[in-house]
Amino acid sequence: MADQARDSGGARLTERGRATRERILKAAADLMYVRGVAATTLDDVRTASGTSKSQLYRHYPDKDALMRDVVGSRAAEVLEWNRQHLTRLKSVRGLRRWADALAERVALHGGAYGCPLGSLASELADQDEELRVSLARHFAEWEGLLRAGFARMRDAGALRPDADPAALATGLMAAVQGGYLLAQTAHDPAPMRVALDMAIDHVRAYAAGKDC
Amino acid sequence: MADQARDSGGARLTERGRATRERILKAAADLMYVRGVAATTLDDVRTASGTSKSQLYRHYPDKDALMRDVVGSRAAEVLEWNRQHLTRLKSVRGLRRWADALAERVALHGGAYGCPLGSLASELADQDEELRVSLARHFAEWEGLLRAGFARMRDAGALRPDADPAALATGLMAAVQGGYLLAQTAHDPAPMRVALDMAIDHVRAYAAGKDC
DNA sequence: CCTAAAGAGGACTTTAAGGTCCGTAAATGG
DNA sequence: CCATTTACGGACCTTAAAGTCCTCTTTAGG
Repeated sequence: MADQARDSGGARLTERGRATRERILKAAADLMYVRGVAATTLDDVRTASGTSKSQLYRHYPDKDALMRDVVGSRAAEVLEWNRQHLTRLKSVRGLRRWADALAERVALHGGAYGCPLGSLASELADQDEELRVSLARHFAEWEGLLRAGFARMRDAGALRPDADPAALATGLMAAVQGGYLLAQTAHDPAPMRVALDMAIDHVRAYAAGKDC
Repeated sequence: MADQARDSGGARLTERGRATRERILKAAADLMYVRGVAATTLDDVRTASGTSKSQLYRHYPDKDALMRDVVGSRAAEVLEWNRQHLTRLKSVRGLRRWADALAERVALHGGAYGCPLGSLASELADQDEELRVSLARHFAEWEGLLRAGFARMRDAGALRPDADPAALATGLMAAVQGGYLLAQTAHDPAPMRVALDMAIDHVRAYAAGKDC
């Protein structure tokens, strides 16, 4: 009896309703990613999702709520992707594989659009304090995946004992975000490649063996 | 006779008019920096600059034109600042001084707001192709200052012959932009420091002597 | 099958932001 | 000192986007 999906407001939700809500969220997330949050109107979302005004307001009290859900779902996606690639990280080679996969994703659309999370952060961080904190937490979690990986590498002897997993993780995060922004502005994925190579080289400087 | 300042539209401009125009541009640039371009209304600009609607439209045909002028003036400021610090760059120590100055600027407001140029780039790059190209050019010029510095260092023997000035410059740019974004999101200048240290370490890896 | 609740469409209202215009004040220059 | 241009304030208009509401349709569950 309690297996019925429910709205945020507590109203029951049928399968059909859940699907509509998902279409709205997906369309909003896509639009806000490629054109920015402010430049995305609810009418755009309505059209792209093939729904109507009443449905938007049935599922979300206002645009802010939709926006928050977009941030949450994007963060979940990004973290999930990174988790897949990083939970078993234990060598510089593994790091390279992760970087290659990331660079490939960026190259898919010629560098455009920036980071799914970073572009939201840049637009919203100084706009809405609650969202800023939320985004900061998501970034921290992402960075935590890298830090944990580096810690494992160090403990396993792949990195020297004096390697600082936290600093390496922060540096790599900065390289990723910077690479995204340069690629987005230049409409060229090359800077991402260069930035990642720099950060990985920096990690490699702390490698114990000659793990190429 | 031709020493009279002139409007973009060709109309003459008195000293008073020029001052008003400057107040408008300054107010718009500040507001667009801290709250974003889309979130800045012309009414905000009007209030902050202590002018009126008619003055805004006397000096700029529309909001887009004002926005473009903001981008241009911000870029000029950023490039001027970097030029000051980088034209004579010839050692890793000099690079450190530049990085220290940059980190200090970021720390002044606790990391908030991001890069004066980067935050505009992130918001506008996928919005207006002309502006994207303009911003890409400005970034390239900034990067060029670094590249030229590295080339000088290499030619002077401070960097090894196999050092790639272009790649080092791109890497450093990414670290700067990534550092800005992380600092902005976390409201903490520390990530910028870490990112700059990483990039400088990467440069130092190509140092010929033991230039600490 | 019947009914109550969920889902859907879309017209309508409100609001806020961009943009126009006009009357007045100040400066310029002859 | 007068005429012309520039500077200014702010009322007004227009538009586009957010948000409301009413009616009809579909679906779940007895």
